[in-house]
Amino acid sequence: MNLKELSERLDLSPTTVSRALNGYPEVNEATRRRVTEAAERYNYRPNARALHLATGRSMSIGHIIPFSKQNEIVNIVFADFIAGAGEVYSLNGYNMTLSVVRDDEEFDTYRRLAETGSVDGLIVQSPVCDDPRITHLAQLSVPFLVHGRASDIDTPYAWMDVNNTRALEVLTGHLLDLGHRRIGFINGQEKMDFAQRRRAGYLRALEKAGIEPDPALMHSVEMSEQNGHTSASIMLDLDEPPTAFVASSIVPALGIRRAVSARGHVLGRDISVACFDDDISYLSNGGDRPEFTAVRSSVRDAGRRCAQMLIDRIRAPDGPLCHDLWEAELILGQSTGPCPEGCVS
Amino acid sequence: MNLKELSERLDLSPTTVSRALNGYPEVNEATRRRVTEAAERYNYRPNARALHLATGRSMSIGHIIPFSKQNEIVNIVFADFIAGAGEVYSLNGYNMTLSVVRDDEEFDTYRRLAETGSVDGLIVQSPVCDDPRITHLAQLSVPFLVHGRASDIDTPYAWMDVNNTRALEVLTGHLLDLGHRRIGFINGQEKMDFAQRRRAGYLRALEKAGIEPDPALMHSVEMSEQNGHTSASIMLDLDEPPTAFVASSIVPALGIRRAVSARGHVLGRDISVACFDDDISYLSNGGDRPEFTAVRSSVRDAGRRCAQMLIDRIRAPDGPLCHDLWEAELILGQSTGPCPEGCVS
DNA sequence: GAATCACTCCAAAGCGCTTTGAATAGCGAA
DNA sequence: TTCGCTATTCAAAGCGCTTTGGAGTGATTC
Repeated sequence: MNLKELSERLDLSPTTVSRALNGYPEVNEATRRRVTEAAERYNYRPNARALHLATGRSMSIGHIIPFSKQNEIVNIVFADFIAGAGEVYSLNGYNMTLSVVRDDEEFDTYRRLAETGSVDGLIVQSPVCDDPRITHLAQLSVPFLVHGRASDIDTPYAWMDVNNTRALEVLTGHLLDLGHRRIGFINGQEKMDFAQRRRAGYLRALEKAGIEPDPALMHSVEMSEQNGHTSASIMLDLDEPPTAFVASSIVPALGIRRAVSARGHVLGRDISVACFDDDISYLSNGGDRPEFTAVRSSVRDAGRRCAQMLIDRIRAPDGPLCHDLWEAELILGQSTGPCPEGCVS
Repeated sequence: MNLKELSERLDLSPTTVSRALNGYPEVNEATRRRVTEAAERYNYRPNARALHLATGRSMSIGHIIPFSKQNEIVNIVFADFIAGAGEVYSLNGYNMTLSVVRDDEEFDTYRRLAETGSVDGLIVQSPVCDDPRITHLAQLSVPFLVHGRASDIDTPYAWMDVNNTRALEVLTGHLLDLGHRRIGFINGQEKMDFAQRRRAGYLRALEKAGIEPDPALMHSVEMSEQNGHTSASIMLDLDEPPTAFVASSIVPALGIRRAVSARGHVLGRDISVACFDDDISYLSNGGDRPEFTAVRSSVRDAGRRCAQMLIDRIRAPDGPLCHDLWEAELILGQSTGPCPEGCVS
């Protein structure tokens, strides 16, 4: 049942039926009722493809999940971010178009989605420091929003980010306050912008405490349980092992916990672990007595916020570019405690 | 630059340009070259919306992520499943349309996507036992494929599944062979079809060994680290605690590991843990010496397979309904060992 | 020289919707 | 009576592509 057929049954023109269904004022209320009832009865659904062509909008927003052929690790926060964003899209009548592409094809995919008019807007995730996607997209006249930021880019763009530097400074500072002096830092890959900022926060906290950073205590790895375990094991086997760890995510923190337990240490007593907590739903670190001391910022809420900011931008493409910077919240858990007696300090 | 403009610059009809670009034979090779070069030069991209309307296909496939307002846990396997499926879609020129909706709106969303022609096919995930989505979708004449199965449904439908019953039977059997007699089972929510089957496998293994199942050792919870920890803690604090655990996923297994360590037990020596391993990328249980003994079946590969099966079905909608049943592979890890001396057996 | 055929190309009719511009009817005001 | 205005409806022109059904041109055949 399409618009034409429906209008024929009603002895009305397609114009009137279309207007009746879309709530235009220039249609008699009695007629409108007749139309909506018939549409209901015949289960009429406007064809989305035709609608998109006629309106010039696709009512969908593009997300890209890149993966490299070498390591097929999907970013741990994608699922929750997408869940948050998708929720807002649904409420606003948008769909999400998700493309999974090799990382070297990522920009071409953004470009194709924009140039073919497949999407009305794009979300860019996990920017690297001088991210070429951003400068390129800015020339494409498609609304887009960056989750995170890219340092050293002159082009203005809309973004939403967490204050990563401050978060890691707070987290490291907390361990320093507990008396720890050798603090292992297991960061994400430092080509990522957020990892750079977190590193800066870690270093700033050490500097304030007058502690010289030790390269042996700073690892930069892709965030997985395995990598967390591996890095922590290496550090724990040093001649002067750390008494505490800071991790860039709860996932490597799980690996650290494993390495600590395997050596017979008790978390929060012998060794402290603190991490950045994206509040991933199935790895929740909540309740009255959280497992990990952490700086928390919900990536799901970030997804929601990014979606809303992008939709706003699509609706007012010439408005000012918005920015939003969130502060993460320090959560005290069981995984940290004072530096044990006899520690290096 | 649209087709009309391009054809005017070339002094050709839109027809010829369209055919030249789409590889139809009835166009002179010299002309075709002239066209493709011009298309390249002017960066012509056919408008996707117009293309969809004209062809009657949307070249996109619908996935739905449901969530309930109460517990916002995103299914732990969604990210990897989607990553696998998306990869295959990209290779075949399809996009993925992802909708995140409240679980009570899930079927309406499937229906809307199908009836408005927004998608050419649908993937149904996580079926429950007598899943209404399947019977309803079958009446909608849209190709769809179920990841998993739904017992007690007469309507034929295409599916791809892992042999969950067999997998849990093997896993439980392995623990029984090691001498364990009290084996805690931490399953997913038993309204899910896969959980029913896994339960059946667990019970069958016990039955073969002549062991009466103990309800106190069988928990059914949403799969999260927290829930794994909570359930394991309860069981470990029983008067007759289990000497081993079977978990429905590596995520609750992490929680079990935490509960075991917290009590000063050593995994694989004092207490054994085995689990179903979906081979989630950032929780990989691989390498030479896997952490957990597990039955493994890559959910990412399952995503790839489902995508391919659905695409095949879209291309040949009247072909036979395909089914695919995979066997999970037993992986021996460090988390299991013989039942310690003095154990109940 | 007419008929046939392969090879190229094109005009025009969709696809199913929205939207512009105009037509019609009804009604009170001049 | 006529004009102007409002309320309601419609015809037709898009949106930008594909695809059907020719049409024109040489070359080949008889």
